[in-house]
Amino acid sequence: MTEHELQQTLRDRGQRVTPQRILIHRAIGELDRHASAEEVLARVSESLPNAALPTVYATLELFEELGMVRRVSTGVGPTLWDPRTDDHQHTVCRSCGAVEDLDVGIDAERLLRAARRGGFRADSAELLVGGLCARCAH
Amino acid sequence: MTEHELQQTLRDRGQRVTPQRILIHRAIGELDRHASAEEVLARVSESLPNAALPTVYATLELFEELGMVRRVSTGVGPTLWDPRTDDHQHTVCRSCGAVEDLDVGIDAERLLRAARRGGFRADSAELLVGGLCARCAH
DNA sequence: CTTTTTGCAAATGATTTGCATTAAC
DNA sequence: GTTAATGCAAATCATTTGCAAAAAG
Repeated sequence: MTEHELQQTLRDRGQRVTPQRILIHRAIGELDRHASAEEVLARVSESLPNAALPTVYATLELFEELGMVRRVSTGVGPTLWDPRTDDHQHTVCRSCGAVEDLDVGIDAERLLRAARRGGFRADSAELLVGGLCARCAH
Repeated sequence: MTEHELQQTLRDRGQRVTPQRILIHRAIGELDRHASAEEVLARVSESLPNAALPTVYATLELFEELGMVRRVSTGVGPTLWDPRTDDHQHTVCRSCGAVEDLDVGIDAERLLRAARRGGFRADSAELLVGGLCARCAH
């Protein structure tokens, strides 16, 4: 999503276009990797020194809702936010917490359909492959 | 794994058979559902009032290593521990955090193989379908 | 008797909440 | 002007750590 599309989307939703939102959007694009809220804040702080963590958290959640980022909760270390929203999965190192992309398709539609059978309103499927990264495995 | 097998396994590994470990094993079997460390402690406390949370955490991790439980980190609420270790997946309600079993096979071997290509020592694959449970969706 | 395991208290890390102030619209 | 969004401080929640005491082998 471009900066302009973001502005349009926010206006369409009756939400405000703030410098924080624009800069967080830009920071995510520039970091271009799985980043924690803290890391996003650090980047944003370069241009907006008073930016606050709660704002970053709220904004990342908003962006997730807009389909602009994917949340990756691994259980080891903080939640990471992924700027890639296309179909791909992740590996997670149990030791150092490193998250890497795994370009393997899963039939998400089939899984969502199965989940919906029980009345569950499914909207996403996240697959994590756990183990030890090359470095931590020695 | 039976209680007797657990005792044998611990001895084989040179680890000690303690009442805490036996009772936590029993509690997991009795609860027979996705339970948090706190919930396991509550159950264990019925028979061992002084049991402590750090012991429960350490023991659940040990049991995970022994393949007796599966860790389910959802990012909403505490980590849950699943006594079912056969091939199945989970749904997670983004609103209330409820975790339910999803009996859909995924070709885990294929995923692990793909993950290993990059030198990653993969050993598990966890799939979470996110959305809203029937209750939270209205 | 040696070493692991436990319980307790305190620390840590991540995230969320309350609320007065600021700034979009 | 109104209302949403922000920043700050403090609270909360889950988990981990340090360490002395207890207990398994």
